[in-house]
Amino acid sequence: MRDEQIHEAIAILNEAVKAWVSPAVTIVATQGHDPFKVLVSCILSLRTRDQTTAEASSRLFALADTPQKMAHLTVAEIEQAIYPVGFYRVKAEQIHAISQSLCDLYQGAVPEDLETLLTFKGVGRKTANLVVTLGFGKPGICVDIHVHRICNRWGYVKTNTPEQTEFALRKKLPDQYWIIINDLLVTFGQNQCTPVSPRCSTCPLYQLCDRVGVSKSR
DNA sequence: AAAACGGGGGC
DNA sequence: GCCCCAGTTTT
Repeated sequence: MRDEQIHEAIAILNEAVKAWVSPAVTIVATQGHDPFKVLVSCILSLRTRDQTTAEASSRLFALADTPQKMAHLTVAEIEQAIYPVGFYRVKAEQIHAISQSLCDLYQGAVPEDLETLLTFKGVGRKTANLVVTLGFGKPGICVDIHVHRICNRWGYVKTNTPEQTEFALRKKLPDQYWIIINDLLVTFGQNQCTPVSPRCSTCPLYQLCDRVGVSKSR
């Protein structure tokens, strides 16, 4: 895909996602934009399906929906609430530790800047950028495995890691798409441009896509 | 029964 | 760079 074709690709994607029910970022649809909830839900979502994440978030936030309340729960209580999300033990410890840090060091508020967010254990670039964009409505590029895979399949970027994709997109992608790119591509990635056997024969972006590294498709 | 799965930390 | 973390869904 050539650089100037990104506008056309995004326009096609905007139409295509209307056909799919599940919102890409279930977090916001079910839990709202509160930065603390976005942060916690995003941690819960790692290697875990949307619906499982949403249900676990609801159970946890019923017990504690602020850093103050969360810090007063025990790790065991958090574990019990979030089971069966993947890696529930590590996640429970991370959520507890982050909540305590927020109370002790940041007056119980979630920091708004990327660099501070990245200092927390359990918060990497994907999570931090999601908090910045969804939680605070500020520009950011949240690159998960779908964004990384699809941008490389298109041939729009040529990178080896999601972090490299984030930096490449930050340079190339027009500002107006920064916040929506994750939402669009996650939905597209779940329904059409799947990791294994993508549905190329029915893809609305077939002509724009280089299909880099696609061996099997349907 | 395998493979696949919406990252991140520790080393 | 490599290995670990876990339960669920898809093939």
